[in-house]
Amino acid sequence: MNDLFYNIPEAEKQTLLINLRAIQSQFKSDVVVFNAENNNIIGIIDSGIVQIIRNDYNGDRVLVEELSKNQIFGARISSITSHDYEVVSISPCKITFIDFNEIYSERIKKLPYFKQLQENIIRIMSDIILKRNERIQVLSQKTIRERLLEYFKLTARQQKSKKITLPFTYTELADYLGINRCAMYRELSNLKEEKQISINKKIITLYFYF
Amino acid sequence: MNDLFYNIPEAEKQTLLINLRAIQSQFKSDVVVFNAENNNIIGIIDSGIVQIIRNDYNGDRVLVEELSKNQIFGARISSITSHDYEVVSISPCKITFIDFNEIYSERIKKLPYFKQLQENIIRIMSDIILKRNERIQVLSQKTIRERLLEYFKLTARQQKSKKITLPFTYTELADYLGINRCAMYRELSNLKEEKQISINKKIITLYFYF
DNA sequence: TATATAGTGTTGTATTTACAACAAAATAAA
DNA sequence: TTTATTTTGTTGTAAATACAACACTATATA
Repeated sequence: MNDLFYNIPEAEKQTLLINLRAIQSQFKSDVVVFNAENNNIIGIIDSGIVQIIRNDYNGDRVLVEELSKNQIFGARISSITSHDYEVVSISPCKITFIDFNEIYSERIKKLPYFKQLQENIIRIMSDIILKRNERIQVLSQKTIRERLLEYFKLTARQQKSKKITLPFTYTELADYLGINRCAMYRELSNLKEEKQISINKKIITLYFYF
Repeated sequence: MNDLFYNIPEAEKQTLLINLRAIQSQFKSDVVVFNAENNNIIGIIDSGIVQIIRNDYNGDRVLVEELSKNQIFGARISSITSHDYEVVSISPCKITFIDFNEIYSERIKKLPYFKQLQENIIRIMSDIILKRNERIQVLSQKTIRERLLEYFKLTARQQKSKKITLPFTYTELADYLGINRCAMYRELSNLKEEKQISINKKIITLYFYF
């Protein structure tokens, strides 16, 4: 459903790719597949797994996202904002690169399945915006407690239950919330003690009202 | 250019709106125009000014964004993630509401200017994603100094100069960076003292390398 | 023009948080 | 199964930050 070529027959997909001037490249494991020099290039993963890595100014390499088949990267559509980012293969990969501006070209507009392609792009982008807004809402909270509660509320709404299942390890959760893992644990313990939440492995039950 | 109906003649715009089951409503000043109960509704401002307000759990009302003519709000496309948000008119307004799912309906796909509408939506969304990614990158930094430097770097890249002009007041900047204004000032003073930057009203000159 | 309102700039201090260091548990790899 | 690696959980402490309180300046409004 959130595939760029959803509802497009294989032959038409090829026609679209040619007219988008798409280039498919093959990579072995552990190589830099893409570095964000052109804001307009997007990459679609045809096979394999890549990681989006941010090289922090102090030399740390931070894992931003892990992407696999049919997922997309590039400033215009997913992560990667600046030159500090790179995309690294962690398995052999096939990746299709497209200059996003080609989507606005007159040539491509005449193709029969162009409307479907546009619809697919809108669906993908729409979901990304929703996710980015949620992340910003969480990161806008000042204290660790507020970030945790905000995240719990969002997740409860999504999972339609006050008993939420974390889609992360706790280490990853701290990363997602942009806070120190140990400090997060301390705050989780406080919340437990205050009986606002209870924790059973990756299942957290919320007792506060919202 | 980033208008939803860019490049669409007025008559065709009306046809599109009818087929999108759009509803235009009129509001006086200082009323709640929209509260985020349906994630799929978007609003387009035809005239007037609205503010997106977040009601914090502790009773604070935080200004998230101010929008005017042709700008769009709604979870699927812009701000507003949860029930804590509301859109308030700060002048008399006309607003067109559309259920975003109508964009995927078969009826609408047959209209001649539908492709152009889709292209416009993609442009708008693409810009929003870019902005959201930048914001997340800034908010992911742990210290005030890191957030400031990250923001300066991004802005310098956009303005293609190491002499950047803030598009904010300093109070708004602190808000955007999600930090306390006074703490931000202290850090700005430190950076000045270390001769990493110099400040002249809203013009900041960067002396560090990146 | 006078007056109100919003923004700027600084500082002391209590609170919050990152960081380091560690042990135990769970998971993955050999 | 054994061994290595990652994740979990806790805690002391130094460092960073929010908050409050204040004076002063610029901007908007009547």
